[in-house]
Amino acid sequence: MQNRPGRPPRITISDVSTAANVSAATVSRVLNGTAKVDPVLVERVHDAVRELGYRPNAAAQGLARGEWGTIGVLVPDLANPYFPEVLKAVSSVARAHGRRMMVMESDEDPALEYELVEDLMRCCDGVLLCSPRMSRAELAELLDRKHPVVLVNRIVPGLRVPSISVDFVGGMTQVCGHLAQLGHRRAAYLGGPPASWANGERIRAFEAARAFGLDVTVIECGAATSQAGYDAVEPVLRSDVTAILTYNDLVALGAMARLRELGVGVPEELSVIGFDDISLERVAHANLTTVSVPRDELGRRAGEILERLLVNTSDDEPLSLPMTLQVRDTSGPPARHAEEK
Amino acid sequence: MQNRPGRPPRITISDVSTAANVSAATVSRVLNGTAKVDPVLVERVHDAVRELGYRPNAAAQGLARGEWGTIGVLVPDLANPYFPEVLKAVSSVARAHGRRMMVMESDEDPALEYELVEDLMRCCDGVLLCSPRMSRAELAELLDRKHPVVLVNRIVPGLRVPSISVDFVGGMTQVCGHLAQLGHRRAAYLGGPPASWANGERIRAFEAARAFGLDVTVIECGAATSQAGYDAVEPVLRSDVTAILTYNDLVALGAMARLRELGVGVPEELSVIGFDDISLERVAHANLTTVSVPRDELGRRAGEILERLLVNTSDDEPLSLPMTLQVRDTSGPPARHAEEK
DNA sequence: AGCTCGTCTGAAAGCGGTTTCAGACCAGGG
DNA sequence: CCCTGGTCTGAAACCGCTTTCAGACGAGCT
Repeated sequence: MQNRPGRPPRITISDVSTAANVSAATVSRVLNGTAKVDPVLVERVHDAVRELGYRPNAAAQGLARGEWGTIGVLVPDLANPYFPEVLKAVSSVARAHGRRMMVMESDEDPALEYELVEDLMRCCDGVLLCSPRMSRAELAELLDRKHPVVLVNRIVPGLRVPSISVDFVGGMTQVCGHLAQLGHRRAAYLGGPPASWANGERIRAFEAARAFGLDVTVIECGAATSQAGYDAVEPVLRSDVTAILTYNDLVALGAMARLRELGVGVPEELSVIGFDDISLERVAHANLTTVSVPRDELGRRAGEILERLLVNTSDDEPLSLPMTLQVRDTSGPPARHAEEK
Repeated sequence: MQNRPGRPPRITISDVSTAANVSAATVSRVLNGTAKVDPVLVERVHDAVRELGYRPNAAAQGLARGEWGTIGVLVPDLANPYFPEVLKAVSSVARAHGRRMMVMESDEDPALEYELVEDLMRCCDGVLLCSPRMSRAELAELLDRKHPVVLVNRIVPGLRVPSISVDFVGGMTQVCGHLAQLGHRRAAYLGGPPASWANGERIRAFEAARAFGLDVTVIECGAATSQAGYDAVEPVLRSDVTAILTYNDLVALGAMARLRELGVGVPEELSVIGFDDISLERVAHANLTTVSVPRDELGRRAGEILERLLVNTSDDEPLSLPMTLQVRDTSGPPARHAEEK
């Protein structure tokens, strides 16, 4: 940490203590308010700090305190609007507790996640894993390190970990119910990342959907992007489905774009239903029927759970947030010709 | 850093050195490859590391090395899709250079920015300021600390700082040219955050636009959100403009949503033009005419400039990236009745 | 054989803070 | 007046790692 040329000269606590003519211990006490100090000295310290422009070195503090004052967040994809909104809430909670936020992105690569988390654990007091794609075994291994971790949007049966997620099954069940009620009998589901737990949860809902007479065919389209939706939609048209469900709004929007190009009317000929309710769309032309996730609450609660974990080692029960069906313009009764079949 | 109950027992380098029966110095040398070590010892060290599950403490490394291995990024608003895309690129570049990324968000509050940056400087090797809203004076003060900083999307005349930005003036000039060519004579501009440099740049383009016969009225609508666009659009209709320019695509989409509600045809009755080209929209129903920003390149280049700044103290020249006009479905010739006036 | 030189290793000194610990000082009580 | 007890301060240990420095050792040369 030597003074490199062109770098700011490092002002240390001992510079301050010299200038204020007190010990470093006293400076520390004044700055942290950890003990009572003679007002005269307090004044001198503050003056010196101001004059020298002293800022405590975060690494040194972290080392001495045994706390980094930082939490880490892993997300699969920053380009997916879902995550920045969660990050926003997390960041705000973290800041309220005087912590910084480190962000890492795996770019949907499960293989990368492990080392990223490992790295986060080396420099953060606690880690938030958002929708981790990694295998159960890897996850178990990481959680076993006893480093504070909160799992977001992934539930691992058998592992007792503080976690919070969204009731995807419930959300998708509402979607299915909505379609069934409109009279749909056959639908296709454009899936998301195969490694995604959230994807599996959505699919689970389809079993129950049979009960109310809706048969959903799962179509893997690989990614959670609009491009994937765009590409996947055409083959679906050749089947006899009357509605398309999707992994998320992005996929749905991609599908809609392609349908428009193909001249397929939505919802007259085909209903399209999104998932997540990305706020952008509410106000855009694509007035998508979808189910909404309380992303802000999700991030906020996740941050709070982690914080609680960091101060006392209280073990929160896994939480699940409900989703809300938003019926808008892209869902309607099945097309005539389909009904006639 | 004592072993708190329920926390992972801290494995330190000296645990490893004991287990491997070598000195801590040797362990460090093996792990960092900073010096040649007897293969036998190397083997013993690796075994011990694996067995104990040792991970070097990042704070201690940072302190000893005088480098945190971290870069900081400040953004005004994570919910604005613009920034996560930049972050994505930055994060990737950072990682390629073995650094982590700390993210802070000011939530569009200029007053908060100063302390956030100060905090970033205490724990990051370098800082990326994305579209900082703070005053020139504050900015100058921070830059004066000689801490490596790269300015993104803000140019401060007179301050010599490595910076990269987008040629907003050029982009908006293209927009104006496009409209003028279509025959428009009067337009309204729905502005963004007043403190935003980028907003000022866009407005600068309107002076030149007079030259080709387009008169643009600036309307402050406060924020860069779709809601702001939604709210601002109605009064505009009472004026005689034939086109609406916007601070960004979000504002444009908000305006479009309101126009649709009001039954105003786009582009038949009114042209609407966005800014930024948020990729989501390309594929959504709102096929917005806009100008695109190379966000990925912006983030990547910014990260690289910072990295260069961190290794040698080379002073890059301020860079400016060009924008590209994307003519799509929301711009057209002015409405008949407007022409007749 | 004796010396020099080069290579590899370990001890120890930082890095910049926090916290313990013991001493100085002052007030109050016996 | 001396002793006790409580407060406030500074010296020093410590956090976990890197890096310098000096010493040990073996090889090569005279």
